[in-house]
Amino acid sequence: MFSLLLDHFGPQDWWPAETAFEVMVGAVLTQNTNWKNVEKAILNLKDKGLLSFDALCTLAVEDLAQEIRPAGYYNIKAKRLLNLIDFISTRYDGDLTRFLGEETRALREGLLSVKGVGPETADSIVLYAARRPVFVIDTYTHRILNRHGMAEDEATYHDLQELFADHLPEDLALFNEFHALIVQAGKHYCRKNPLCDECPLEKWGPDLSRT
DNA sequence: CACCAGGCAAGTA
DNA sequence: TACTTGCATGGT
Repeated sequence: MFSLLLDHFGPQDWWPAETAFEVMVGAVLTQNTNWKNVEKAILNLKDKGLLSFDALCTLAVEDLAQEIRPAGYYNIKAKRLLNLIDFISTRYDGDLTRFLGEETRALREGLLSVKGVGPETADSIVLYAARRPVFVIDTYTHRILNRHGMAEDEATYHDLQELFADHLPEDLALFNEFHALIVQAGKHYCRKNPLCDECPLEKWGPDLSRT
């Protein structure tokens, strides 16, 4: 599946951000939201010089909310971003580098302890900001695997993550590119209509549901 | 007009 | 434990 997707779409060059901090912010802002809208929010922060740990530290939640409006759910996302900032401030004295340098397990658990950071957001930060080989699962991943008979409707986040961990080498570059390709491919899979001809792996690949 | 987007938490029974 | 609902803008 990886080869088929890579051959068709080419390298995705993820995560689209200049710094690890920007990855963290983007990971929260993109929750259930189109990336295009997140870009507008990120640009607002950049234009006003607010896209840094220290700047967000001293910013009121209402002010942050206004800047990130285009990303949707702006009130709750402003809180979530500040929850993350508070966590790093209190547990790591505001040292983002030290936080991201934590052992992978501790880093992930720490992120998950922050209110507003669930498994996908945590793993996105672990993979794309801290550059550790964990596989990020999202709704597209579930839908595509399910569509090809490789996962049940009821499969949990952990189930799906385990599936990739059990069948792929633990390789940072592979996990990085594969998840990005799944997101790209997933955009062609409609919610209804199983096996429509818009599904990339249906069209270009062998019938993976029989393998 | 309806539907969707790179989720998560809180409420209800 | 198992569903359901709120959060909200912008694109198709």
